[in-house]
Amino acid sequence: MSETPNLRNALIQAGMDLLAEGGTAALTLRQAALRAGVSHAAPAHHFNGLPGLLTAIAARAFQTFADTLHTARDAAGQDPRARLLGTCQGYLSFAVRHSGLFQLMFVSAEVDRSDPALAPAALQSYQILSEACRPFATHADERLEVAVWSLVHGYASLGFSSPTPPGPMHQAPPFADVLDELLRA
Amino acid sequence: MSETPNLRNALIQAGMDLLAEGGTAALTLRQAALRAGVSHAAPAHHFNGLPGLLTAIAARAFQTFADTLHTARDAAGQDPRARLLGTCQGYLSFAVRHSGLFQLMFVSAEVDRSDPALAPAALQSYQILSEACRPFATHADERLEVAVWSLVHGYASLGFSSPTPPGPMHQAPPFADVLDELLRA
DNA sequence: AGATCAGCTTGACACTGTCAAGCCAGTGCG
DNA sequence: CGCACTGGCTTGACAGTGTCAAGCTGATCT
Repeated sequence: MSETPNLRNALIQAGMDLLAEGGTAALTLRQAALRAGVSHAAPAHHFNGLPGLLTAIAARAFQTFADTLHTARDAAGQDPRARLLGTCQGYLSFAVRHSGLFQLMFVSAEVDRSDPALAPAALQSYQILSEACRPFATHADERLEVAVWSLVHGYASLGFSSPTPPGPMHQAPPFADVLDELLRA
Repeated sequence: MSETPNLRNALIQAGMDLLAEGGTAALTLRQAALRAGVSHAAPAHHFNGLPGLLTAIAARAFQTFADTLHTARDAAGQDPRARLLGTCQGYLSFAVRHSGLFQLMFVSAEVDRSDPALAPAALQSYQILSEACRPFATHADERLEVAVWSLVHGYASLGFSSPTPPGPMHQAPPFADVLDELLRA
């Protein structure tokens, strides 16, 4: 009767749905099992406990993150500056549209960062951003990549890209202007 | 017999200890109550549930965060560039030495960001950083402050300041070099 | 046909936050 | 003085969570 030959994928999808709907607190092994139509202990046969499910979700999230960066960059045209800005705006777009996944990928202490499934997609994302930075590098080392990466990640994490920025910021300057501060040369 | 006239403070301190020792997962209402020597339901009379305790801890953390920025800036001498770099390194030092508090302050969805006790210290921290940026501002708006803030926050959040940086980075360039990318002008 | 076994279920346990009820000392009022 | 009251805490219960042990089941292999 079941249309899901692969319960593992169904659980990952259910977990991502829960995360998108109710945030981190709503992402629960038992709820994911309930959504997938199996008993509460079934996930243990596919993941190493709750951290295992979170890690699997983070791995898939890194994949769609890399895809987002890729398409955003290619949609920005040929100009190097436009490509870099486009990549960053893909970064920000992902952070605001999938804030739960974003938090899981970069913050959550419950995902196993040593899992071999996590590295490839994360490295792919890094390479897209790194490549977009290359035309602007003036030093041999990676300081500009790290600067751009930190800048866009911090801008996203501090919530400047959300409609109502937090704290003392009535209206945050758009990221394009902030990036210009770094790129003026 | 008790030396703590104020159970509320004792619970906050116990919570901060738990957070420092075992991370976010170890910070529990019942454990904090146990450490403070009271019953498991006592905290409910001083905080609005677990979010209330987390918010109170975050408020105190923002205060020591502002102190850290303040002393780091004053220890850096008079040169504007040294003062800004010192402030940022205070930022990074706090993030690595109090990673649990750092995460609570900026990430956790369980703290009530609308709590009036949170704004003052957070605003004070922002003003210290903002003031250190002022000598370098070339635009009327806050784009440089936001750039520096995003840069240092992202650098901290991505773990570049930890002894073993994550992901594809064998050895991250020191923050001073990264900041120079932003300040060359 | 019979054994094997991965995949799932059932049931239990400790732990969590939260609520309701009660206890108890200190305070203010009649 | 006596008494009601109230804030601070305890006790006990409940639902929900992750995790483990045991058992069932149906397909596969020999």
